[in-house]
Amino acid sequence: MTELNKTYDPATVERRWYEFWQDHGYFHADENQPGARFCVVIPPPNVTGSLTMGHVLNNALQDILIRYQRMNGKVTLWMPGTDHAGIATQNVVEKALAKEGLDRHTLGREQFLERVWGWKEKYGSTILLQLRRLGASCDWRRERFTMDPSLSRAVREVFVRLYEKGLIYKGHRIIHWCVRCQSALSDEEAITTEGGENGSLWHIRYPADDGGPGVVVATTRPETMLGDTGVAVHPTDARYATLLGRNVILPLMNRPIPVIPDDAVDPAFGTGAVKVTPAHDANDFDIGQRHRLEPLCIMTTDGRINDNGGAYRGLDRFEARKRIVADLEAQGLLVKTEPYRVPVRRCERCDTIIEPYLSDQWFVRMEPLAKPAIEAIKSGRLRFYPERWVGVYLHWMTNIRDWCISRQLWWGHRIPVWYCDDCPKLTVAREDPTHCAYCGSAKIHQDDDVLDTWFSSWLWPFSTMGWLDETPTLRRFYPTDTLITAADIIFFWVARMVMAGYEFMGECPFRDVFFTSIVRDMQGRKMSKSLGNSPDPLQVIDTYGADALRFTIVSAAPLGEDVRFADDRAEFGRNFANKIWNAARFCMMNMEAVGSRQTAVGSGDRAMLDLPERWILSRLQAVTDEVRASLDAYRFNEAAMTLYRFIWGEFCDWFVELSKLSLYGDDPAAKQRTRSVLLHTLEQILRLLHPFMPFVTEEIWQALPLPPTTDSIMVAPYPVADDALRDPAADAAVTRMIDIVRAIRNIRAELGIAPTTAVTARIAPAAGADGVAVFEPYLKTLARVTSIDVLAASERPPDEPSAVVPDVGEVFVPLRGAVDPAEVRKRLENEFKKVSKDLQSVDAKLGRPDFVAKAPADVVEKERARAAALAERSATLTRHLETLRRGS
RNA sequence: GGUCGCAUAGCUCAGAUGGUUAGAGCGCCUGCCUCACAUGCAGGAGGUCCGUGGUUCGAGUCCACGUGCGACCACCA
Repeated sequence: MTELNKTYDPATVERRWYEFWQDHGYFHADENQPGARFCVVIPPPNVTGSLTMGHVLNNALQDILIRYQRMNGKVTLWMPGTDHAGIATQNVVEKALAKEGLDRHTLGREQFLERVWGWKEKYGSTILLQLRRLGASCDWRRERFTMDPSLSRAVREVFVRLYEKGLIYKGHRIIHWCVRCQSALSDEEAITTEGGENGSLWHIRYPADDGGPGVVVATTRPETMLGDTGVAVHPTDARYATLLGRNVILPLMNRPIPVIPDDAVDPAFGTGAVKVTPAHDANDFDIGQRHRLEPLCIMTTDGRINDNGGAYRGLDRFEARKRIVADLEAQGLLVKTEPYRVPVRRCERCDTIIEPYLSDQWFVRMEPLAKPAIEAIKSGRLRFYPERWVGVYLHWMTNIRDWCISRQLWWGHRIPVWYCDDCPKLTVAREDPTHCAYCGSAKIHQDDDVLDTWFSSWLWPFSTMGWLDETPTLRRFYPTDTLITAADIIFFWVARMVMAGYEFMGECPFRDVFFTSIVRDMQGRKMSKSLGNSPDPLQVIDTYGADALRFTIVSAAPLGEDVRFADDRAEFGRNFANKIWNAARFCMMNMEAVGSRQTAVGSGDRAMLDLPERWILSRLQAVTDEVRASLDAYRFNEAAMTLYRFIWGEFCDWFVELSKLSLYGDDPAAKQRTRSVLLHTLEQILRLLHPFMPFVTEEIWQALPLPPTTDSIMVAPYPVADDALRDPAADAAVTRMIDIVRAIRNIRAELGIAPTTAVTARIAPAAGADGVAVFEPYLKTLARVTSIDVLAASERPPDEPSAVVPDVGEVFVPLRGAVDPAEVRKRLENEFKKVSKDLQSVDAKLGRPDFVAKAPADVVEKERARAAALAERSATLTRHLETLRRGS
């Protein structure tokens, strides 16, 4: 094998193995290969995206699952691709155009789309290239894009089918309108600010038409009064009974509008009278419908007052608000202004305040689609991890509202509807028509709008597999097994995929959904560009390595909880990779003549093995079970930490040290057995760890002096526990031995005896704790003792420093013969004096009220800690000095 | 307003179905460049498991209430 460097250098290793894997076709899933299969589809990142820590966690988990199942021998498909991300991408390209002094309208639709495609070709695969750096073992030969011809065909088919089924319709109603994006949005894209935003509640008098006082209405959006066509009060509200059926005068516009009774009004809120603006509020629209009040639109699509707004025409909506309030005040009609938390919705993409706007849009009737999706989760066909998302999902599903799918954008799937100039009928078609399907007129034109991005994403699990053709891929890999995604797209994507899966494939698109943690900064804030708290994963990979980043984030992300991350946390994973690297170096250095894989460890050899070897093999079986169980239950962090503790805390800290006894000894047979166990355990560890840290495990595995059974660790079988190698007796024995070693080391440290100074030890066994004699060779090495004597049960040397070890007895470390007890005693006495003096002065300091009151809190805390440490040391010294004094 | 989650060492977090002495990493203190590793080794300090009450032989773990954070949903103008 080649010489390994002292520290692991990920940069030189990672690219090499990634290319190796790809060149060997290991990422490719062959649908013709028989056997069990496993499939995951990637949540397609936006083409505009670049890798964030959220992607890192999400895709590391998918890769772990994929690599685990691939090693389990399954035909494994991880389907990659990107989403065209309608609004997001259009925004990016429009911004680029703006820099050239252009906008999409001057370019025109066709040229603009050419520009977007050009942009997509150039930058659209950035994020997928970045995923490769992370080690993602996606089947890149199958890369898909939501606007690929075959996926577009699926979108078109779905639209037509739903239209023919009566589940897609054009509706005239209030929708969420973004005045900046100039488009309708779905309910999910309209984000409510938590707890509302600062605003006011204006109380405005609408005088009666006979000059009477009329009513006072309360509103948070006074500018909409320009479009008021009524005032509503509760039918039983005695205060307004005399006004019902009469008119009041709309101020500023001087229009008479009726006072009408409606149950939707809460008499207890505000004044109990509500201005009704059917064109600019969803509730008011409903009230208007019930009372035949005409909606009066007073705003343009870019948020300015239109011709219906009289004197306010042309003003921006918020400017109009100010002017209207001022004018009302001037006319003495503004009764009251009170500060108020106003519920506001903002555009998910650009944060602009959304305007409820009356318009014609395309909708999907969702209720029929929701039925099987509700049944799926109730019956257990579909499972969520963690389970608590079931409630959120069901609440949304059972209260589902129709989905507004039309967007007034250019980038996306054009709505396949044609209008006829000669008849009122619509032509909805799978292929672009040349004539009206009803009257045959050639004067037809296509709907200008495109579909919501999610209208293609919801088909992702089968559109990527070639649907609507019944492809071999689809037959082999649909439905998929697990979906790993962030919970913030549970409605946007997960819920709708379930509905689409049942509607078009007749089957749930996946069995399990795992919701990942949200990655936050160390203060618990969401990562965002504006806060600058979002580490660049590529930078982290460059500094610490992809394995380090993956392992760090995965081990820190518990099921169902958020995870906090800052780039230097990746030191955790880097140090671990380096630890394994060096354990491997140690193995290599001692493997000059090792046997083949066949002579590695089998259960038949067990009786021949020494205690440490039986122990580590036994522990390896337990760990194998634990890791598998954790992975099968999607407890990724638990699996990672189990491996971390085993590899570092048991294999490296104890087994490697114990193995030196034999490796540096002169029994060739024992040496050979130890080598064999060492190599076997390391090899199994690498396999267990490979899904988490693919690069470093491959690099080491390839260097092992074993004839490989496969060309890569990534296609080697994932370990299965061998019951014959379990050894509870060895487990218990080594645990006791470790306790003895620790006790002796502790005594040495407390007495200040250097680790290089040889001492002797004596053990007084507790009742039932016999057999400590077999530990002798190991204790000699690990605790640096020259001899271990077992004392008679009743013997307790009073003058020898000792420690009680549970399940073992009392361990004594006699000084005579090793060091001069008088010298130790003198040293401890001197230290005791110094400690006492220090303790006194610290105590004095802490006793001064002005210090405690005036010094910074952390300084006081530090002094307190120092006092505690000194007191502790003082007690230890006292104890040992008492023992030593008995000896002289 | 409704639903849900969280609260454990200075910090970030583990602790399935309740069961001996509550763990890890980072940080801190002491001593070490010991022939795999200073990205390391050895030893150590540090916790009224948010509060109150309850169930139980036994509660960090289950129940109720409270407090403090956080998330999601909802047409209160």
